[in-house]
Amino acid sequence: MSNAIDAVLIAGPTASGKSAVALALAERLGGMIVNTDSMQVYREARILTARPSIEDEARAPHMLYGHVGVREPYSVGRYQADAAKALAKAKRPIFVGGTGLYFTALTEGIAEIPPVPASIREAVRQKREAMGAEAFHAELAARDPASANLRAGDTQRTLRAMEVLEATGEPLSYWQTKAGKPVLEGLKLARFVLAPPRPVLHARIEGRFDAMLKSGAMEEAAGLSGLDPALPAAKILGLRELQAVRAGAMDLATATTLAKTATRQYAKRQLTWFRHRMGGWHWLEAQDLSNIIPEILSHLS
RNA sequence: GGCCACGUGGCGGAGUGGUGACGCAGCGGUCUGCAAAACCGCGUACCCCGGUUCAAUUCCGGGCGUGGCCU
Repeated sequence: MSNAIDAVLIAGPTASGKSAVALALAERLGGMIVNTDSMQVYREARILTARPSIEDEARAPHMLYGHVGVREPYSVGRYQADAAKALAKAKRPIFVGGTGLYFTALTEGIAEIPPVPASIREAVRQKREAMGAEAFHAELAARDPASANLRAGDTQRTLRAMEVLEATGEPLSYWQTKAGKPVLEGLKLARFVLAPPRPVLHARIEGRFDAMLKSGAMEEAAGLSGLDPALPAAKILGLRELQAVRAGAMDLATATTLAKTATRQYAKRQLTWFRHRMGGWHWLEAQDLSNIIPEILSHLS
């Protein structure tokens, strides 16, 4: 790697081929690959999350892949801490993944907010259920005016705002003004977004899910049965559909269609984030993966 | 060949003589601790040709198409 660049970041929608690019780059530069994906951290879900294979992991050092159990509630906060630790060990880090928020933690930092006790989280959740979304939102807005612009129906954010308020006595907006330190602060970065044309991406998504099925995705899903639906890992695309097939509630063809559709919709959301948050990154068409490496290298010198 | 029914946006599916149900897909967008999540927004579609009417997707006739029944 050029002595001018401290770290390479490669973002891209799911199935854009970024893992392969990162691997080729790591081999070429002798770098370490650091995961920046919220789902590839889960140990028991390698196939469904399209995590690098054991063979691929042997070709270059990989960090933060499969280091968390599916029953653990992982989050950006933990990622930020894990990434900082990984950075300390990685000589030539190449951060790769598709989770926009995690990249934000790396490049912009997220506020350091005191942890919310599980008991409060649960109490707040029950409170919202008991009083209804509208009343809950009204109370939240009264106690934390900055939360008024949240939609009452936005379960996640209204819950989070109330939790923080109850746990810390200060509104979320207060904490958010105290900007956190970016994990990669002060480093020279080379940042890339892999963005294949939509039709190409859709075709890859389809092909990849079919390949997952052939590699044992169904068995993997079976092994994850009984996972609490509230856990982040329960949101792994395709998991619910395959488990429904296994339970006899859905046929495989339907499940496959639904899983592919959900994946396309996810890719679309990722691209929206990238377009608006990573406009200044180097955008690579990534239609033909073979010429991406030279393109990336040209930006590292 | 005869009889009957139907023909609405990419798909499914309501409905009406004059302000385009709705669902899905698709597209656009929001975004600081569940983010592969959560949430928001976006559609001049009524098979063709005549006729009736101030007005036809809606009524009438014909054509074409699809499905079913009959011989």
